[in-house]
Amino acid sequence: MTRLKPSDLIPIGEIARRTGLSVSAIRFYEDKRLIEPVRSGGNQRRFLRSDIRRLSFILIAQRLGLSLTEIEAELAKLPQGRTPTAQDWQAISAAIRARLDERIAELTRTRERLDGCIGCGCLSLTHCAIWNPQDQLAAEGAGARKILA
Amino acid sequence: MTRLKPSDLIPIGEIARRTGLSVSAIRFYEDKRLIEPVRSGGNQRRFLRSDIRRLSFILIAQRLGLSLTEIEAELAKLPQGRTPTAQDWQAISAAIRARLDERIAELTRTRERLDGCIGCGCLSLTHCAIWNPQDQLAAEGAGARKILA
DNA sequence: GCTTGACCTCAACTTAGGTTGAGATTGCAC
DNA sequence: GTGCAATCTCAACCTAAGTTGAGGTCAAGC
Repeated sequence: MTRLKPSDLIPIGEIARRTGLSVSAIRFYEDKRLIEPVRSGGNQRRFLRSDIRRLSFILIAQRLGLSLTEIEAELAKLPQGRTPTAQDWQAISAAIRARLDERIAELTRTRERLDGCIGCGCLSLTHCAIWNPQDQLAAEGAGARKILA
Repeated sequence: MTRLKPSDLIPIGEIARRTGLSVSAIRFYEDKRLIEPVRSGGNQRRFLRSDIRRLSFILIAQRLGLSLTEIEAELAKLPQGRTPTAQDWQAISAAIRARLDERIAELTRTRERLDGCIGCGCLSLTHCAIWNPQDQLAAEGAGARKILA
């Protein structure tokens, strides 16, 4: 067991400075169980340097379009829920790439339909090519609708 | 002036059936000033057939990725805030196409960066090609972050 | 004239990803 | 041992795009 030197225990403010995240966002991620800092005697959060890497992963994955829930799922796939290494990152990024491909294809199909539609001006839900593609979105419960965007 | 026959005044339930929208969504759109139905003697909403066209426009534009606020802006550009005609639709859809192009380009750039990055596994915010593109999102006020998605 | 279904308003709730503020503690320097 | 910045918790608020429910009214058929 490597013994932790106090100097390896980083307070939240410094983590915020080093990741560019706000303190409140970091606390929010802990709430969502994306990170689990240890606590000082006085109940203050103390982070390891590997937590910076973990937060970086969150930021990058978010940037690629994953929700925090999806990110949690990716992180949970790792044995012992450990912080992703270069190897893990390869597997995860391949999965992410597939999702990205899908989105691009979706948008491209929409653009093609729009091109076929410019000038028709029908605006009829029974005839419009944009409105009528097979891939209708299913409604799912309350709250904001998911839009093709 | 064309005189309105009572049979031209459509109650909200029928509008809902004919557009596929829920009654509550239609009322919500009125709240947001996207449609302005007239009222019956007993204060019930009465719609014109042209409102179906207007609602269709909203649905289609939403599908193309516009927010309700953006849709309101597009509708407001039309003289007298009228319901879009085939001609109007050409102008609007050209504008929408530009936005769509932009989004596709953005996602494609992200994919390229990801391809360059698979295998590097750096996960460092100071070096990562995905994290560091010029087109950083600016934070804008409270609430949900806008994600590149 | 009564019942029933469609309609009305208004307020509260939903998800996602956080921010903001109040009031109380901690921890480090002097 | 004191002062001040950083930290803590918890609750409330924000946007988007609606939904849900309570309590009340309208309109049409019998």
